[in-house]
Amino acid sequence: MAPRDPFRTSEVASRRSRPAKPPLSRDAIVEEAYRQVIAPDGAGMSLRRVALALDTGPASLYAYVDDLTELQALVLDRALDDVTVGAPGDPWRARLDLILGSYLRAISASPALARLAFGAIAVGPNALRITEAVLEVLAGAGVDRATAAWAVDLLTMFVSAQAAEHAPTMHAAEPGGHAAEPGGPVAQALDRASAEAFPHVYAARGDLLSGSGEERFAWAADVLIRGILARAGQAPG
Amino acid sequence: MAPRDPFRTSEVASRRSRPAKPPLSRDAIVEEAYRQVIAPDGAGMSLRRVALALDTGPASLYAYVDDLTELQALVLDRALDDVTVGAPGDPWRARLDLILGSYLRAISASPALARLAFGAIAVGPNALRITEAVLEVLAGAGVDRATAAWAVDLLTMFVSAQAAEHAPTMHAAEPGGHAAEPGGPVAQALDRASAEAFPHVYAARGDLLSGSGEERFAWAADVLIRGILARAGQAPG
DNA sequence: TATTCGTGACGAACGCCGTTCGTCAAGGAC
DNA sequence: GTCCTTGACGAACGGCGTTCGTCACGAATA
Repeated sequence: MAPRDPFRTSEVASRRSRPAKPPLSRDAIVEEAYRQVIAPDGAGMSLRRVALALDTGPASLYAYVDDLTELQALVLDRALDDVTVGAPGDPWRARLDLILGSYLRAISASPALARLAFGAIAVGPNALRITEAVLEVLAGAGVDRATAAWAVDLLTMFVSAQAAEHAPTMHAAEPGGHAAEPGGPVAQALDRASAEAFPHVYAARGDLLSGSGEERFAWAADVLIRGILARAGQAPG
Repeated sequence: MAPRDPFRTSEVASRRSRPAKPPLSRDAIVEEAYRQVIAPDGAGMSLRRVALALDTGPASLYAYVDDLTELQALVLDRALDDVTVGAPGDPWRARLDLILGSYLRAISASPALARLAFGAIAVGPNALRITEAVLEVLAGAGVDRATAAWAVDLLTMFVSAQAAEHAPTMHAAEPGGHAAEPGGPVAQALDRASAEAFPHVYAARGDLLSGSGEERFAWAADVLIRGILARAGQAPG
């Protein structure tokens, strides 16, 4: 910053052009970081830009947050505010679909958030709330406790992986959107599979790319749930 | 670099202390990057360090590789060299376990590789080889083609997610190893769940952390396969 | 043979990033 | 009124991916 002219007394009276900047606080930091991570420009969040938006320097954040990792965990739990867990009376399968669907929607709000959700481990209060609900649902479906416990892990991993998988790793918002679209790199790779060398791939090349994201998510969730029910009763491990 | 003394003629005769540095090439770049990504120091790979190891500057790599992303894709396929796909005569379930297991082992060679494998989309020749084998196995198990096509995606996503999930996002190799161990942040979070507010979590707190990585992987793979078989015959979507 | 030209190599720089250190001023304690 | 704690923060460090402009070298041309 350029040295301030000591004679410009007006600058001394009010050092900030912005009115009444809120004092730094953990909540303000998390809120701004969350704002950035879901911003449609796809830039994601960064400590420096959070500090800049809060009208301070990067070093100041370290009074409220240990680490980038901790901030990410806080932001993730903030994002999980939007997850709906239904009510105990709901039919179990519909309730599970509701939970998983709203979970997917919450962390798919932006590619940056999806990547963050996969990388961070969800241990905040919202994660607890969701885990409780899923355990309750599975118990209602007749799944034994040990199987249900492992199933929660599998289901949440599945949802965050699904969200992160299709999130481009770059800042480049490609015209086509996903990478699995016709003309994309996957389609190109499939074209390289000759009928002689890779007969099964060749035969299935249409199916490998078919379906929308929602269809495939619903299909995969159904596969998981059927598998879990099939294992219910047999203690895992 | 400091300006070279024009009188030290010996330096002119041989500019490099290292003998016969191999000429830059795509293969040499990929090989060095792979070496870095599986290095036990956990530093992962970077364009700059690859260039440094090859005794050149970062800019020189761009003659052989478009992008960091492209290099990552090449490294990933290089890593998949080690995946075993078995033979058509093998019993289908054992063969599938073999493929998934060796896939998991290949990309779990280091946390950095695991993260890379999840982020990059596998479209190289090895990915094709693996896809072909899995499709073959599922066909042998009586799964229809459309279901099998979607199942391949689900299975590979599951394996790379499993590998990446437990790979710390940091360069910090924590003493305890995984984050889900007793005393880790997950265990701490579970301790915060009171029996009144979160009865199911409280009751299942032991099961949520039980089992080794291998046990849970085997269990989850079994869940997936059962689910896929349950959907076989019903066209997906 | 002498000259031109295309091209691969690469030093230097740009603009990001997370993190640390040392300073400094404001406010409470005495 | 003075001391001391502590939050704020400017500056810097080392690392990252990527780009640009230059330059030397070998092949093609005259």
